[in-house]
Amino acid sequence: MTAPIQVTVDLVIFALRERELQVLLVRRGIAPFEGHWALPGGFIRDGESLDEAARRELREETGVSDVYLEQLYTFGEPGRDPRGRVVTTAYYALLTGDHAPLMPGSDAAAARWWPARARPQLAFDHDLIVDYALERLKNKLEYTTVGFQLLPKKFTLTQLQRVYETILGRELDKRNFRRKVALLGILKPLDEWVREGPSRPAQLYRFSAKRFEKLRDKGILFPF
Amino acid sequence: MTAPIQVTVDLVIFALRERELQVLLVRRGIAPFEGHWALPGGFIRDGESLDEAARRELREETGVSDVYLEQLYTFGEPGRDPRGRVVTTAYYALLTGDHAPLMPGSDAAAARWWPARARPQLAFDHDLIVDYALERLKNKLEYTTVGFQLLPKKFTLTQLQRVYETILGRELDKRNFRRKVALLGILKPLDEWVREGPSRPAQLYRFSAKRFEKLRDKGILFPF
DNA sequence: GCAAAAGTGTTCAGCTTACACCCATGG
DNA sequence: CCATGGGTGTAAGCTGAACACTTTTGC
Repeated sequence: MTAPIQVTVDLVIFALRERELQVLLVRRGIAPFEGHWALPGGFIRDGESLDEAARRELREETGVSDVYLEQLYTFGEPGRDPRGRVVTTAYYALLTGDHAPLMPGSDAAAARWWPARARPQLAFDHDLIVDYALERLKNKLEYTTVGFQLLPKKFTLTQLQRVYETILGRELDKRNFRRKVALLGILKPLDEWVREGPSRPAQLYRFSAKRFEKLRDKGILFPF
Repeated sequence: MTAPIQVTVDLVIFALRERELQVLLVRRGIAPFEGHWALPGGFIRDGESLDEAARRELREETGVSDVYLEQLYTFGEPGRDPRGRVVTTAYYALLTGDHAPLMPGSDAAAARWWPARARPQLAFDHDLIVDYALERLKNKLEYTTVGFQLLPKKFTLTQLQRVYETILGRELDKRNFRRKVALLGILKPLDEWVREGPSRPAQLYRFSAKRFEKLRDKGILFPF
């Protein structure tokens, strides 16, 4: 009636790289789905919560640990793993900018970044999981500050706008975007400027979490 | 490293009864937490998906099966069940009106409805789960039509407003509420009237799912 | 001086909110 | 005729969307 079930966590690790949303995939070395790309993940260990297991896998795969991580959904179709009954709780993580995304200790052939929407076909039901994560990310962008989790501590307003445009999949009006961000008052302008292209330098800002907490309690949204 | 883990589903079954939001609880007959109230739930069976297990438990507990049911979250803290390692995927269900909520085959001492917010202290981490479900329900009310799932097929506008007021925990303006519902155009007025109290009869309406699908694709929300 | 991205205001339409009275019914 | 809930409109303020030009810089 209740044969043993194995529980894993799988990770959808997102980062904004090369101006697009990318996801970290690993190439499977063994059957089933040998040679296919899949989400990083693994079994829960004794005495480990699901969150802890997810954070451990994240650290093993990327070397980072202090990043945004959220439980996504639990997938438990009986046939999803040909080896037997495996229920997986999927998490998604947001890595910050082009910098952190390195994976020390793993060779480039076994793990690499792929464009989140233009990725190879994945093993198991992992395509379903990534699509689910993309949808969640899109929705969360509108009523939380997850967007800031994809940027380094200091960023320009154009970079912030690009996060929103990339994930929402549509262009936003620069003036409206800036006015709304300014109105929220959750950004602190810094006395620093950077130049990305052959043009006028852009001012750097940083996110003020304290201001945001107050707003969130009042139910203020981010309708970009 | 990976001792066997047991997987259960637990159900937060909501219904609007006696003008308040209630939740179905069962009294535990055995240790641990003997005599305490807890969420209905049970182990996944062979060849059964999580959704199927949840729907089976729901049917076993209430006799109904064709109702709103959604995965909530998966709880997997190592110490959450004193008997061993048990990971549970929680679901919440919305039963429709005061009618369906009967539980044939189970005696009243072992299962009953409680006010969702004024309930006894629950076994395991079930208080956490119910709180989580209440929060989810509140949020979903604002951008989906879950609210309609708590009403019978035919309902009055006052009943609909009461759903929103009960779950949101605040009063709404009758005229504004009605104007907004009318504007959405997702309700079909019927040629039927009912009287609940000693007053003028109220017109019955039914929800038009087709109209709603169109609106949802355009991203129209329910900002009541 | 030119290419490239940064930065900046105003107007209009639509939506949200606040607010009070008459109506139909059964007892 | 009274108690109870059903039903209806308007005005003011706010928010969201559309829209174009000047500035700074390196080459």
